[in-house]
Amino acid sequence: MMMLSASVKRDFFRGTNTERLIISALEKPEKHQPATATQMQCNCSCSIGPFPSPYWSRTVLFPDWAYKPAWSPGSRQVQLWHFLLELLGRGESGPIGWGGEWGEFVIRDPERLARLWGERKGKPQMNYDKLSRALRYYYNKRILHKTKGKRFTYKFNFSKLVLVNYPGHPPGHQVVQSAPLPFPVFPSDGGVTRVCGGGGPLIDRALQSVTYPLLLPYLLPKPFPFPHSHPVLGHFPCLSVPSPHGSSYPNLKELPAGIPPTTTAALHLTPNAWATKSGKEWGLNRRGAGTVGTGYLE
DNA sequence: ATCGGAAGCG
DNA sequence: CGCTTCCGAT
Repeated sequence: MMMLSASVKRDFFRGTNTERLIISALEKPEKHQPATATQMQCNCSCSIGPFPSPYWSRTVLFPDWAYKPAWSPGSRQVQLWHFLLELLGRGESGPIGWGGEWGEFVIRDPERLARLWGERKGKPQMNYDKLSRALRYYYNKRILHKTKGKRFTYKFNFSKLVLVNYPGHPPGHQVVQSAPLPFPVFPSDGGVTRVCGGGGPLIDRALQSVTYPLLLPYLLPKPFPFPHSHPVLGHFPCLSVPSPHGSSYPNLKELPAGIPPTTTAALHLTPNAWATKSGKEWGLNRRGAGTVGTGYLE
C-alpha cells in the first residue's frame, strides 16, 4: 500500500463507525522531506510493541470523530490544531517545532506557517495575524495556551486531549478528570506497558512532568492485538509527539536515565496546571457534556 | 507581538 | 461551529 492515495488509505481503514480512522491530509508532502526513518518512526511500546512501518510514522491519523461531522458544510475539514500536530509530527524542519516544555511549540516562521495553513484551507489571504486569531480562539477552548514571554510560542494542553464523546462512550457520561485516557503513562512503576488507562491525575502527572520524548498513542489503526474489551484503548495508535530537544529515542526502553522523579508536587498538579483562569473565564458554561467537535475534553 | 470584540462566511 | 477578516487597544 505504498502508493495509495490518502483517500484510498482512508477507505482502507474505514471500519465501523466506532473504529473508523481518517488520515489527516498528507497528500501534499513538503519538499524538504525530512527526518530519517529512525526519527520519524513510531516505536510506541504501549503494550503493542514497536510500530515498525515508516508508513505509519509519516502519517498522522485522527479518529473520525475528531473531524467535523459529515453532515456539516465543509465536511471533515482539517482543523487548525490537527494541522499543527501534523506539521509537528513531521520533524523539526518545518515552520514549527516542539519547544522546551511538554506540549510547547514554537512557530519559527509565522508567515510560512500561515501560508501553508492558507493553502490547506484554500484561503490565499491567510497570514499570521489571522492564524494567530484562530489560535487565540483555542485559549477559551483550552486546546492551547500562550507561553507568555516567549515569542511565537504556544502550548498544547495534552492533558485534555481526546476522549470525551469518543464513540462508544456512554453519552452524557461527562469525563472530566477521572476518566481513563488513551495515553500510555510511563515509565514509573511496572514498566512501559503499564499504562493506557490511568487516572486523570496520573495522566496529568505523566504529561506535565515528562521532559523526555513521549509517544502519544491517541491515533491508532485498528489492526492491533489490543484487547478489544476496553472501549478506548483498542482504537488508538501512536503518534510521535514532543521531542523537546530535537532528539528521539528509538525505543522507550532506551529512555535516558534520570527521568524526572514523580514528586508529590507533580502528582498534585491541577489537571490544568497551566490554566490559570477560572472556569468562568475560560467560558466553561458554553457547552454541555455531549459535544465533541474538537476531540478535546472541554 | 499579543489580545479579544465584532461581524461575516460556509 | 470553526474559523476568517478586520481592527483598536495594550
